[in-house]
Amino acid sequence: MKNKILKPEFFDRSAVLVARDLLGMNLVRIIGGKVERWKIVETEAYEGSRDKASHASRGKTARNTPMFGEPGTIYVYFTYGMHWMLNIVCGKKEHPAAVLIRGLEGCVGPGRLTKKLKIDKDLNGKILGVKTGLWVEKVGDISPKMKIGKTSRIGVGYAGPVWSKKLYRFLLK
DNA sequence: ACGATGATGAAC
DNA sequence: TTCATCATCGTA
Repeated sequence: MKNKILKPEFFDRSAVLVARDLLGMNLVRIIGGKVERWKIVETEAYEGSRDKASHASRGKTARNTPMFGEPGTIYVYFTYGMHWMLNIVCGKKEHPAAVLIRGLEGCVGPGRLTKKLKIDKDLNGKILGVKTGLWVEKVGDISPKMKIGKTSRIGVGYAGPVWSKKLYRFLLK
């Protein structure tokens, strides 16, 4: 079975569902004319403005504006003075939800994978696709029985007891 | 186990 | 103006 490039419509739904479904799929990046494929093994969902752990919880700002864009928009932000974080926007325009890509097979850590794939603010606000040089492919032989782990999200204690305990982090075992 | 890194936004 | 943050690496 051939690999299939995900269309923006795939992301037009709950970030929690998208985060889970992205596990096992390939993140594809064109670097210097070469195509690299990495299996996604860890994600986190940030669901809407009600989610206190999300950058969008306090409304639209200069930084988080891409979160309010069309589904399939790439949201890349810089944090801790060192690291770029890669997120894919979910849900309808003006609904600020996104999935943070935290780990790829052989490259765990959200800051590490962006460095490895040369992802930075140049991609911020663009739409996933071949033209952009970054997209996601559904893998043909993906197993419906693969084991998915769910935990609370990393580093979001500031979000309070309710939102910091949501099982919005997904791992492929 | 802790400090450096140093953009962005909120709290004061 | 000061502080904390959807981390990571180097040093102890």
